[in-house]
Amino acid sequence: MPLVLYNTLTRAKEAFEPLVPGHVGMYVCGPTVYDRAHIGNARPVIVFDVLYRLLRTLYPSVRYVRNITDVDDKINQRAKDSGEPIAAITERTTRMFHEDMAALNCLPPDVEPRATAHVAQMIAMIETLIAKGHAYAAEGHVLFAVASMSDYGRLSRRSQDEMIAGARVEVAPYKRDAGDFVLWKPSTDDLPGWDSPWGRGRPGWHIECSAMSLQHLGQTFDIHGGGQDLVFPHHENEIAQSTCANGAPFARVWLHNGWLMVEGEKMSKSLGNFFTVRDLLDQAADEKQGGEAIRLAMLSTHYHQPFDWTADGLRQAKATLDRLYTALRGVAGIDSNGYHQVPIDVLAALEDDINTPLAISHLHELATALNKAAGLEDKARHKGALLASGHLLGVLFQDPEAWFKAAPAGGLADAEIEAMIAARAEARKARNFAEADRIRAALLEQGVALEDGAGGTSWKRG
RNA sequence: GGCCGGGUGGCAGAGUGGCUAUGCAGCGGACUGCAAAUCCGCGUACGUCGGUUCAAUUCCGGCCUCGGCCUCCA
Repeated sequence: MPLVLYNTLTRAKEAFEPLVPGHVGMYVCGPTVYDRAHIGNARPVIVFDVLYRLLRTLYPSVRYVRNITDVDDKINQRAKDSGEPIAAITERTTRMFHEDMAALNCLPPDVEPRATAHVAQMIAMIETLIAKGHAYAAEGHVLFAVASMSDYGRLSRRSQDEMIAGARVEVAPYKRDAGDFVLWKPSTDDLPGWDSPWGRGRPGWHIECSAMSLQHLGQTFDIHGGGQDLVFPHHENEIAQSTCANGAPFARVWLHNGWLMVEGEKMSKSLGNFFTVRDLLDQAADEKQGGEAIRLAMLSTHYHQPFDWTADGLRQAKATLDRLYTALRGVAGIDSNGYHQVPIDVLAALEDDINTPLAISHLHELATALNKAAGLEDKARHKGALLASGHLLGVLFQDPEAWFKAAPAGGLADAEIEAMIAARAEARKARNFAEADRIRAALLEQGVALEDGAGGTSWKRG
């Protein structure tokens, strides 16, 4: 089965073929590092992490580039407000971003370029654009001339007339066209700046991705991803810059994940429904369990759809993982190493435009099959299939015991629980069921549930 | 106003021109000292009005409705 992806450029699902057989280049817009990642930031990272994992199983060589935007007016503003130096803010925020995404079990990209390390390349690209008549300098700024590009607006499917009609901000007087956008802008002494042919200044927002994708993936590459909100203007402008400067096609397939809502409303600080990844991780029994549940919750809706983040959705994701880990816990002693293979239906679901909800439904079916499996061979086979499938989605990496025993601060220690279970076992042996039930109820009160099985009593928190 | 994406059973959420999505919740049964977990069974959903078709939730059109984007928010 071929990998099929929905390409925003053509608004259609297309069979994916790498430009160079066996080699895939993917660029995804990364964070602007001025604050903790919120759950909306996490969605593209998780979605494209699944794609990255899938690509790595399908192709021998994948180069995944995700940038760090460390020069930006929001960062400047943050520094001005807090007094913390810019470099300290970006360094600290980058570190926190890495921690949070690791907690969500997202693999690091192969290359993580920082904008400030590519200013020379940006300046070179801007010079090329000017030389080719696609950009002009005016009052210390350099602007891209949208009129110089015949099919500007192709990605977002809007004509320049529409954009002018819809413009809701004041058009700077030095712009030739209302739609012209900034490639370079002047910096005052208190702002970060680099020497350039147009004086000391800093890059506009879009040029960094054009410069960094060229540096790390070349002129034409396979996949470019990001949030749907970036279609216009960011990605439209990247296309304009790169195709005009390079004289070559840019990204071949454009992927965009849908917007994230919270409890049916747009997430915003003023509505009080603004969560960072860290907030949610801190609310979980432990970081690994929380991260895995957040990740599965995110993947329970197709990436292209709007995602409604809800407390109930997170609870359901946790319940799903409980079920899957329950199945795995039952076969903990069975070696499945020889059977670590992703079943065809799971692979087919993901190859069909990353249909993670369908893939998850197959995980459920695998768990049912595993629960029903009688022979050793059957159990090993289903266990291997479930684990391999989970790993492709980036879940089920934990030891089931660790999953169920994830302990929040406070509460009963493992040893205390074990002692109570031992006491209950004595009571049961003596057929003192009243006492046995009392102990079980007492544990449940503390959030510990018992399950009597053939091989003894197991327990879990939460 | 322009462009785009949705409206599926109590809930979440896939998908399909005729055949069970899946899970959670609910109900019944098996198992259990009782539970829990697990397994089995059940409940026959596709905004609305038309059209195409032997057949539409699935294609086409109108309408209603929700949401997003329209110069720097992933």
